[in-house]
Amino acid sequence: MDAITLDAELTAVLHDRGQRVTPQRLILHRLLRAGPQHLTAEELLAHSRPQLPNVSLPTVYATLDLFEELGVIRRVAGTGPAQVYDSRAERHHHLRCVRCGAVSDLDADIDVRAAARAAEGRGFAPERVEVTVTGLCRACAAAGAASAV
Amino acid sequence: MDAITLDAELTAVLHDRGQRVTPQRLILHRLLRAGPQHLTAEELLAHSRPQLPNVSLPTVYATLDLFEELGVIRRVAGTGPAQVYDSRAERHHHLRCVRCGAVSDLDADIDVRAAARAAEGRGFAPERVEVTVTGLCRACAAAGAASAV
DNA sequence: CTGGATGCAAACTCTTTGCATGCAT
DNA sequence: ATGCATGCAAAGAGTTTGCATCCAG
Repeated sequence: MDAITLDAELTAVLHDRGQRVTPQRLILHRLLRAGPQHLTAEELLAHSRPQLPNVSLPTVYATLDLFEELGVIRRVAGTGPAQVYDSRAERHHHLRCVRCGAVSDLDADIDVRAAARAAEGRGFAPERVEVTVTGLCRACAAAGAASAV
Repeated sequence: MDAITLDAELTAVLHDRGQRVTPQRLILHRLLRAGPQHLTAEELLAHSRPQLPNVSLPTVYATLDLFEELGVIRRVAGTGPAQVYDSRAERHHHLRCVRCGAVSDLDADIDVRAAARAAEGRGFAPERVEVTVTGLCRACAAAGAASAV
C-alpha cells in the first residue's frame, strides 16, 4: 500500500476495509496533514473545533487509533503524561527537550542496521528502529544558562 | 559522581544533599538493584510489599523521582499508559515488543555520533541518545505466526 | 434499511497534591 | 527539636468504555 496523503486515498482505503468515510475522519486527516507534526489528542481536538464544533475526544482517539493502524501517523515514544502523535509516519528520528517536553524531527542519516542486526540476534523481529536524542532545545538551553546562576 | 550501587553510596549522596536516609529509600534502592530491570511504579510497590508492608504509591513515585534525579534509574520512553523505569542508568538501548509491550535491553555498539552531531547542528544540546527497536519479541513472533493464519 | 461511527457521560488507570503524623538528623 | 519524608485520601489528567442516536453505504 502506498502512502495516504489525499482525501481520495483515505477514502479508497476505508472502502477497501469496509469502513466508512465520515467528515470527522476526512477533516482530522486533513488537519494532520496540514497542522503541526507533533500533537496530542487534546491539541488535535482544539485544532478541529472550527471545522467540527461537536467533535468529541473519544472520536479523536478512535480516529488516531485508526490512522495509526493505517500507517498514516505514529505514536511518539516519550516519558510525559500525554501521548504525542506524529503526523509523519515515514521513518525519521526525534529530538525531545527534557525541560519543556517539545518534540521535533531529526532528519539525519543514521546507520541503524547494527541495532536491527543485534535485535535479530536475540530472536526479535524488528519493525522499526527509532533514535531519540534527549537534551535541551535551543530555547531552554538559553533560558537554563540564564537561570542557572 | 560515581555510580550509586551500594547502600553506603546512596547514604553518602543523600547526606551530601541534606536529605534523609529512610528505610523506604534503602529498600527500594536494593529492590531496584536486585529485581527486574524494567518495571512500573505499581510493580515496584508489589515487590516491596514483603519488606515494606505499609509503603504507599506516592512514596514509590517520590522515590523513583529522586532516584532518577540522582541518576540511579531512568525512565524508558514508551507509548503505553504506565511509565516504565529502568534500574540500569548507564547508556544502553531497548527493544520494545509492539504486541505485549515487554521492554528488554539491547546492548549493542551503535554509532550514535551522527545523531548527536545533527542535533547540535540544530541548536540542540544533546544529553543522551537512545535507540529503540520496536517489533515482535520472540514469544509474540511465534504466537503471531500461529494466530495470523 | 443496516450496521459502523459519533457524541455524551461515566468509568478507569496512572500520577500528583494536601495535610497530619512520624522519624532521621 | 527541627523539618523532611511518609501514608492516607482525594484530586487531577489522560484515556477508554457503554450506550443511544445518527448517518454513510
